[in-house]
Amino acid sequence: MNTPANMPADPPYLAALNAPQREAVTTTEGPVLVLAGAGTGKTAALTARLAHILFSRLAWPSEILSVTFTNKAAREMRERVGRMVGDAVEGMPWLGTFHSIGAKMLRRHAELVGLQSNFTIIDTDDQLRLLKQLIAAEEIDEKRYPARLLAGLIDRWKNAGLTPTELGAGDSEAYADGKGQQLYAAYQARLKTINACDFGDLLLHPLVILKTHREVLESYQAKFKYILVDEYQDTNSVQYLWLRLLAQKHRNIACVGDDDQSIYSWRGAQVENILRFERDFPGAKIVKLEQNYRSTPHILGAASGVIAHNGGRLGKTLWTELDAGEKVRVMGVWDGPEEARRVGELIEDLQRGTKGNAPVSLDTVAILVRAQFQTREFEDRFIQIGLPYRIVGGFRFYERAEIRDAIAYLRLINQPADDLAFDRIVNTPKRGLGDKAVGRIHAYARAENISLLHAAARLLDSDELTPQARKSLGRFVADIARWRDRTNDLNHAELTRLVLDESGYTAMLQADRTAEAAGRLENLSELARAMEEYETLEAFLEHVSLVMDNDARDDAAKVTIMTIHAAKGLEYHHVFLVGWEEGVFPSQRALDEGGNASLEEERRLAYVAITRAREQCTILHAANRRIYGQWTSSIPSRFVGELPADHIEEESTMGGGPSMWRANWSATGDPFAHVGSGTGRGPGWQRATNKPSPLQGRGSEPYERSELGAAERGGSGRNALFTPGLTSAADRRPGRPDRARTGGLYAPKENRGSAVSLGNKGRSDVALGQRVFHEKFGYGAIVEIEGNKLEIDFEHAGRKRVMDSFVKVG
DNA sequence: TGAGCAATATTTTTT
DNA sequence: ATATTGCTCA
Repeated sequence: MNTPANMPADPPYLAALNAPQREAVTTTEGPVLVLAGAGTGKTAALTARLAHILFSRLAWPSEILSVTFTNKAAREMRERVGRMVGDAVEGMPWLGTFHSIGAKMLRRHAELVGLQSNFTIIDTDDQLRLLKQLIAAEEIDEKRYPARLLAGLIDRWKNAGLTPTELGAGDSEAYADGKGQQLYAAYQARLKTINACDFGDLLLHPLVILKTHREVLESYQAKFKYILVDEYQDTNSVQYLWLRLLAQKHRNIACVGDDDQSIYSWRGAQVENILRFERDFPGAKIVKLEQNYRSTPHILGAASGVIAHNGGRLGKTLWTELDAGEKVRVMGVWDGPEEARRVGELIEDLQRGTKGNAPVSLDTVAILVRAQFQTREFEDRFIQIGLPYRIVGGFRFYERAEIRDAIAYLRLINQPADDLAFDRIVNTPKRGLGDKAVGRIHAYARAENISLLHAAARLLDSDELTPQARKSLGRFVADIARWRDRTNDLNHAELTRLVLDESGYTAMLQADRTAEAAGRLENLSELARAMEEYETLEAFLEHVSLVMDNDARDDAAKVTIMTIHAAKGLEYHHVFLVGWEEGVFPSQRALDEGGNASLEEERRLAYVAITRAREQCTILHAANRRIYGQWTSSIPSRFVGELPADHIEEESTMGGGPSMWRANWSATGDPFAHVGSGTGRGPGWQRATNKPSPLQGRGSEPYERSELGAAERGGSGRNALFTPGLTSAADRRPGRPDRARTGGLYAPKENRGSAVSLGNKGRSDVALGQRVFHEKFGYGAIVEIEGNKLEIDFEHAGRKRVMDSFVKVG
């Protein structure tokens, strides 16, 4: 396309690239930083670069290190490179996530940090359990200093690349009067004895090894002729230090990132890493990818307008050749349920195809939320109207109790020192080994400094345990040993089935008459099925601990609901951005703590959110929202006010329209400021938003359709993945009109009783201290009056700011 | 040992 | 408001 006619035929991987992309691909020698704005073909450039290095014979596949953050990104890169270079990709052992590559290195050199190469990778749950034990042993009040807090600290230290001995003076203060460091050290020691490590160790241990073993470092430095890093803005200190060490020899390191899309600082990511690249690698070439191939100019303009409010950016100007398209829609609604209802209607319109627009597949539609809890409202609504949806995130397959139990059996078979696995299953299913028996085993193991399984075996020869416990435990220990022997002649999927049967686990679930049991059995056979795809048990266990994604691929078109974080890197034709209210987005937490840095991160999140849209982006905000079960009146997000007016179109369902507070946001910081004397929104807003929805009463869809939705839910604690109909769909009768749930608030105006008529007389009847009644918040006393906006101290709902038209004199 | 109740956290985001 | 956790009592 852009190729001058006189140039020799390009290799296929270069053909489709624009000039800066080519530069990013062909500048193979020396450090390169590629600043790739959203939708600028970053992955295309990255994969072409890999192909280029391979085709040009600059390195063998095994001599290239390419790291990503997510398994999804790694998988995608592998697939795309595979399409370009064919089987050579099979020989790329060093393409993967930071954690999987770290694990790979660590298995090779485990002994250098006191582990065996078959170490177990524990998850957050195990980590917490372990820490609780240590905290209890120190006689620290866990109420006062939660294990969670310590886990967070340890995580932070590990992300910063600090071992227990390297902690700064202030660091250990943070937990239990300076016991933090001691506990960190104890935790690391404990992990070593059970031959395990946590996620942080997968990065920290390799770094320590490289720092302390010159010959190891040099061998890797020599090996990796080329290094590629995706999402560089998300690297934390360990990752950065690790990369810097490895790149030192050849200095052929190419980092791709976008400072405007840095949204993981809470996880230790240092945007600074991208900002200081030139300093770390003098002579680095900087390439900017600015042509966007994804979004329309209006969408791009809206996103750019918002992100322009951030300071300290490297600065990129995105442009596109696409047609202008639609403006970004901004809609104000009354509350959360209405938001869900409106989005549902709009999606159904898309699906149906209206006004000459072709029907749209639900696969091209996404709803992006700031936090997981926001998905609920949409889920409820979509079940009701039978709109198929899928929620990304939330509970994962491998986090389900029955799956973790099964895996614990396998872990213990694979690695006898795995005390956490032992703890988990020694009495699951019930074997009559209660706290007392297990306590004895613990005490003995601690005294002798041996593993729990080992201790259990030895206790069998003593008379420490009751005869019954001894018998039961003996059987358990013998079972494990027998299963371990069978690893030679059974493949691991068969072994899993055998273990589940012989352990009594299957029988336990079969005897369980509760609704979930069937689904759990189903999950377990799915587990065995999944295992068949792996060569060895070890490979499978690695997969389980590192690759916790289970995109249950299925064909039916569905709306995707997910968090903005989860949407990074994805794109949809139609995107709905919901809950753009102060306190929700930006989140209350970001507002309360973290100051301007947090706020800027939220703004980057807004930027990421908007730039997911290809054709159409709709932003919604509600005036009332229930948070922690409390109704709160909310004001539109400041980010709404930052959207450039030229690129948006406001749906004026509310009197006066949102543009009025938009204009006021920046000037006063108060979107209500303009709401002066009785005009403006008030009743007009009410009237507009109280239009009975055309969808009302539409719940009488065939019931089967609702179940589709329910079955999709990741299970959020309900284990619903394989148990359609057992969840809330079961008790949500189709055909129940919305009104039943909302106390009449959405009824047509004339049915609405006296709330408005009583309070409609210019509000001369309110005064400070006046007792008033609000449909949602109940009774309260007026504390402050500002125009037609009241601050009311409600008896049950606490202090709220509400419009005077929504209260009547109590 | 387990059911039932009360207290508590949860609502960022993930390997 | 809801889910999870921990605790008490049978």
